Amino acid sequence: MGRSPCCEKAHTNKGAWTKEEDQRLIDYIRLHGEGCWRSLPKSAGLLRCGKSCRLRWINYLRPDLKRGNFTEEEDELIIKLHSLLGNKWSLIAGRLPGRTDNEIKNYWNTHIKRKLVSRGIDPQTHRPLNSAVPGVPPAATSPPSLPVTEISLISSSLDRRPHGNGYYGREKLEPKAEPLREDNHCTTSSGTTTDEELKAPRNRQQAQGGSELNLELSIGLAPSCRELNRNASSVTANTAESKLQEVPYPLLTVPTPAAAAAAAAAAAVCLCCQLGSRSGGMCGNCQSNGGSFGYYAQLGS
DNA sequence: AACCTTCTCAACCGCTACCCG
DNA sequence: ACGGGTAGCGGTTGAGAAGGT
Repeated sequence: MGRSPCCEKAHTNKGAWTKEEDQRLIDYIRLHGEGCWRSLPKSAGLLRCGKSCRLRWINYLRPDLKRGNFTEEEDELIIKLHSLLGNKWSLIAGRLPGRTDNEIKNYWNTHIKRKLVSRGIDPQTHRPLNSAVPGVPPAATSPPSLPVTEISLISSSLDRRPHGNGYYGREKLEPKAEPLREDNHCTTSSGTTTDEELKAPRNRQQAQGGSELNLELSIGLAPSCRELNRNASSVTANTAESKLQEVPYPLLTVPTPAAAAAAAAAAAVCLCCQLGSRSGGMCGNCQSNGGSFGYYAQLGS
């Protein structure tokens, strides 16, 4: 059938944005809020396609963006999240207030990849580059993506947490910052969320469904492993939390060939430990896994 | 100073998921 | 249930900056 172009290419500017264009976009969004990107350029008097406006706003003009260098903590968090989520830049960005998916993607490709390689870690698989462990496939063969069901569980849990930059991807469920405009009949990225909460029970069910889970426990200022385990033990075996506990991430826990073998065999490593909340040492899960520390713990500090 | 190479990152492109009539 | 329209995502590109010769 063929897709209609997102904009009338003949009458749109391309390339770098001028200050005037930026100002027009900022002014317009200040007045009317985000949303209805398709019609925004016309309304704002911009000779740009809506997509371009959206990108410009999200990646550059949003007032809550944190410009400047990434901190060491951000670096490590990105690495950990990437090892967990793969190239889900928008989800990763959701955990880094003030950072955009594009920014993180660029930063990953230009800095972190190199950093990991210099550490001897394959940036795609998060395995040691020269690991030749029996039973563990070569680094380049398998991306660190999780099974779809697990990804969606994680996405849902991530999405349920508000984050500072107010940027929510399609799957994100948390309400955004209140839009500035009063009314908008378009489906908006900023205004839908409230509606979304009403209209999208499917997503909510996915996230809740009797299995409320909160990855913040693991990623941010994580509670002790014990606490997480206690919480996990209080829910039924088939809840999302317990599923997360079961997610096999041998990729994350391969510091040595021996540990790699142990991890691959056990294939069940405590998430909180993988995500770096091990300040107090190994948790019970990891201990039962033959001492397969997440190697980030050793590298990160 | 001029040229070349490498690096960075903003912007674009194409695809997919989702919404709505 | 279906199809069109739109927003959002991830991969890629290319212009400009920075560094090297």
